[in-house]
Amino acid sequence: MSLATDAADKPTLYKRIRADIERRILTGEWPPGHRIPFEHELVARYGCSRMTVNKALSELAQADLIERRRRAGSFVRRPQHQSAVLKIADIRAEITALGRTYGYELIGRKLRAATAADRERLGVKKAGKVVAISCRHSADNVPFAVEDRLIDLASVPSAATADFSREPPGSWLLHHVPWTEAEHTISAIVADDRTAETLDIAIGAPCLVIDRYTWRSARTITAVRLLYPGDSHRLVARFKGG
Amino acid sequence: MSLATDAADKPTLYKRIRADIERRILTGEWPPGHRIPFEHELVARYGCSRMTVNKALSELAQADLIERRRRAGSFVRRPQHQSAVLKIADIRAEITALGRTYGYELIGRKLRAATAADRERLGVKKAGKVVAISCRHSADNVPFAVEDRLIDLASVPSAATADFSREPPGSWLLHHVPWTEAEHTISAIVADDRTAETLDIAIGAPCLVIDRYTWRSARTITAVRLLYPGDSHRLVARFKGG
DNA sequence: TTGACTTATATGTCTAGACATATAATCGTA
DNA sequence: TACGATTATATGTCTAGACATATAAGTCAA
Repeated sequence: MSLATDAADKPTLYKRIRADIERRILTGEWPPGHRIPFEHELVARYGCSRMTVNKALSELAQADLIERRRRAGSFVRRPQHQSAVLKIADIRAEITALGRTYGYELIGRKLRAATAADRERLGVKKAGKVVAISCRHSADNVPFAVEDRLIDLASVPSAATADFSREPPGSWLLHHVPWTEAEHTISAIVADDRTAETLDIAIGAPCLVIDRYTWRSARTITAVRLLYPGDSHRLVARFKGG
Repeated sequence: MSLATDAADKPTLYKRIRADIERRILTGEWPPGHRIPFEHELVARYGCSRMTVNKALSELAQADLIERRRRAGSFVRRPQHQSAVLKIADIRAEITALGRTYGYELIGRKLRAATAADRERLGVKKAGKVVAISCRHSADNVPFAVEDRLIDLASVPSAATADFSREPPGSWLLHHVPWTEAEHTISAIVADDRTAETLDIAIGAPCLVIDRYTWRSARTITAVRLLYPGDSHRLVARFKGG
């Protein structure tokens, strides 16, 4: 026989405390601004030490569900900054995840001294060299996106000799320059004649534009503009809380 | 005189430990997959108790920077799901934050039994009543976005009598239905004649589309479609880490 | 070689205290 | 009444232990 008492497989105490409080907040039983019981009250209620309830409350605070104020207590935070997690996958991963065949084609690659426009786009001041890459991604041989990218060689010297005719620069960078920060700007344009031809859509058709500017520890790495046919591509962002 | 030794205002010990490790990860000194020193090693290095280093490591694990495995140790996580935080503010807040004057205009409001199309859009099966709202937001008297919304009255009965002629439904919902989950879909279209007229742009001009579907504890609340002139609006998403 | 069993070990959780510190509340004074 | 000093208190951090538990690694037999 097993040694199990009827305690069964209940989670650890601090997790139970955390879940209890979280449930009350999420159901609205404790609305924003509500003061959560003091630690010493929870200690009494759950019959445990203060460190245990402290751990539960600290995690809730780290998750921005509550706010802790010395001497005052802990309070349910009000619906904060409305934000969402936007998944922006590597294009190749995105396409293969859909079960479609990924295709890649290098349109152009140029190594040059940074022009004024390049420097502005990358947000760097000093003169230096850059690699400019233009390429196209396709799914099942249908154009999926065109990419227009600039890489700062001062930050990523090895990009000068990388072979981008086989591997897309995005994937290459992902493997060579981890841990970056980025800013995305999403907008819409209509296809000009060149874009229309590359994406095989009509001139004037809507396109979704993602401009991504990537850096690492205040060091510019790359700036990229991705153009997707607007009616065939969807960016999905899921958002929880607040 | 003050009692301060030259220790000055250094942060607490566990925060220093956490920052030390975080720095090594972010600079690449400890690449993905690298094994972080064992807790007992960090205890020796920092001369503190295990609970203190445990707190530092737990927070790093909660932030998804490291992965902890029993008996094996703690490891730097590799660049995970490429995701970004996308700020999607309440439109009124967004406009006033820009220092512009917010304007709102109710175009139409209808209370009706849910049609088949309504039910599909809201993802509900049972018949019920809905409120359909169409309205326009403007900044400095220039059209900023058109909104087309459906509210499920089964979830938000008070929406039946709310006065949406003064307050935008988004703001009203934000104050009456906190803590929701949502899914956003972003795409691009070109303006049809009606949209063009409402937004005061040319027919065929690009528009950014945000479809937002909101629920709470598996209960549908509202589905909304926002149309922005594509060349004047920008969605900015910032992304940090891996 | 493979599978089953044992063992060592790093993390996971918890305790019963301690002192530090920010600050809400109170009290005293101008 | 308004302002400054004092006090009470809830959280913040930390310790030196303890036992639990998952699991990598080693052991041994089929």
